[in-house]
Amino acid sequence: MVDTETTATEAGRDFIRDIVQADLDAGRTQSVVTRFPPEPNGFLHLGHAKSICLNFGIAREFGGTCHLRFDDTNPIKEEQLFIDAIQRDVRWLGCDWGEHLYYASDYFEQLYEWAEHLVRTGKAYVDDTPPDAMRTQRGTLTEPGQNSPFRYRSVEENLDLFRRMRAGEFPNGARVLRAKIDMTSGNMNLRDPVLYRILHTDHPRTGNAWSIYPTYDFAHGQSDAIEHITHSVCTLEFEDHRPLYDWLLDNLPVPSHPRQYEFARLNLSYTVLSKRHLTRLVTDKHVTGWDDPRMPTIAGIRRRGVPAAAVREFIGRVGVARAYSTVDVAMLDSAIRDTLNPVAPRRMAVLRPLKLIIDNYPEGQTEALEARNHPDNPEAGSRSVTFGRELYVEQDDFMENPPKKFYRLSPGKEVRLRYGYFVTCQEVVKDESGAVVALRCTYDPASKGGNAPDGRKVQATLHWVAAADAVPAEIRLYSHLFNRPDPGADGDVLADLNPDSLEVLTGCLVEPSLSQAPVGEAVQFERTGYFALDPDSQPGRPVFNRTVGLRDTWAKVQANTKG
RNA sequence: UGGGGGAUAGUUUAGCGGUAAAACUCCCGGCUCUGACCCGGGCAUCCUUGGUUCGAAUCCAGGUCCCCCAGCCA
Repeated sequence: MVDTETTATEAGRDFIRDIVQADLDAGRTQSVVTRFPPEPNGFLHLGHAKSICLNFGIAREFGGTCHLRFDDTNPIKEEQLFIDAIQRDVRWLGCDWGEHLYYASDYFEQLYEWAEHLVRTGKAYVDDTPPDAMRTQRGTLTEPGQNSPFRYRSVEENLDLFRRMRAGEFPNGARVLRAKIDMTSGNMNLRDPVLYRILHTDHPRTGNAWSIYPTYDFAHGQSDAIEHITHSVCTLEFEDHRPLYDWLLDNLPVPSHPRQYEFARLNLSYTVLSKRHLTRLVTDKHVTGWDDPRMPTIAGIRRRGVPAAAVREFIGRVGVARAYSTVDVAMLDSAIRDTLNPVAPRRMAVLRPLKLIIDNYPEGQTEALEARNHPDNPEAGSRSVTFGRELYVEQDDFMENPPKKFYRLSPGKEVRLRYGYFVTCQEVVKDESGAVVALRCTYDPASKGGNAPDGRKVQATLHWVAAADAVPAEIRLYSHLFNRPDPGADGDVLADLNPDSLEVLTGCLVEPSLSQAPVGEAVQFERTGYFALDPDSQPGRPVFNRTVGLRDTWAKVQANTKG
């Protein structure tokens, strides 16, 4: 595991933290309590990471606590599998809820009692109106709704009906419990919202104990109140629910009245951050699972090799505001590189091998060369790499007819083999079809270690592996899951899937030290990118995922000259 | 003439009446045993119109555009 510690980075300032600070200063809040409240109906993604970092971050920065609470009020979509995965992911992000693990279902009995309280005070009623008719009665965005004929039932009848709903006497959908607020309100959420529905479904935690379940609106605020949450932070789409959140707390004998604040959810270019769409990708097998490295899920990016610290760094850079926005995925890549660069060990791996033969190097001879594990950190130490007569370099590092700005190998050109010697390309070996199969070179024995005694320079330094001990590997290259920055903007998200988001390279050769790499921990393949061992690896047959590529100025130069 | 929100560089965010800041991207250049990292430099009529003011991204008034809400989902 990479760095699960919560770094003591400087707390970013935003409007929510300003509110918390002001509440603390004014004495309105004694001790801050926040919560992260996922519904266990899928895996966590980068959007949740923003909420997690915000809620746990605020608690940590202001000396408060943050609860993990599962909003498990809809058993139709929820599973234990997701409850487990969510805890694993939150922990991996470096967040600790301590003893404060809760479930909305812990409060089902209390919520039920409060529902009866509303009935007794004439503020809730049982409605037999079928869903279709209820929708009609609710009116439209511009027209007020009509009162349900069942709105005028007596308290006694409502109580009796509601108890029988709980007892399981009625089928799904037969009746609901509704709050009696205002069918003419401009806010649709106040047009007598449903508080309880009949659901004869087993719940992952309460089994078949209940045949009615509270809605989000009836569960969330009260759960916050029970836990004495001080600042209930959620995303902008719940803004319209705040009046209902407050109405319920004002009309119930709750132990506290938390305040809800909303921020803009995270959107990322070239991907989707909506559980609905991500679930679709998984169930329709457009990806291998929730942890497919192309997925924007926590499990996916972790498998890709992204350290938790990089996610936190990214979330910190993105900030928290109320303006709708879509963050450029390049910002994520940059945060990953910046996190990995100072710590990732350097290794050499050739993704698309091209044989290089050094004619003047003694046949059968090999020698050990010292290679630094990190260019800027001597404490990272060094390792030994084998040099020999036959090596492999990257196909991209050779061009028979190079353009002017091409610094790498070409006929007659001298370059440096990293940690090794200067070599000069003398001859290009081709097969019958004319394809380049090998390079015959000569080396300068005096340049051992990488520098020529006469001080002459080379334009390029190439990474390489020795034929004698290179280990074959599979390397998986990932690019954007979607081929446009705003998937689904034309209606169909799946139509925007990038068919080339996964490229599997099978003939790769990596230096032997890489066969002992720990799973999931990114190393830098010099000049190529950051890579992490995938759990699919077999003994002697490593599989690497590209976490993120290095910035590639040469690729840009090429692209620009072509264009 | 339903309700609720939002508009600052290509992208995110800061700025809270004193003359636009940071990160990312992009472009130019330097350095380099990774064309990486690093180091210079460049890139904004602050949605718009008018008003208040010595002074407005910030205050006021009108307009424009964008987002959310009509689940017995969350």
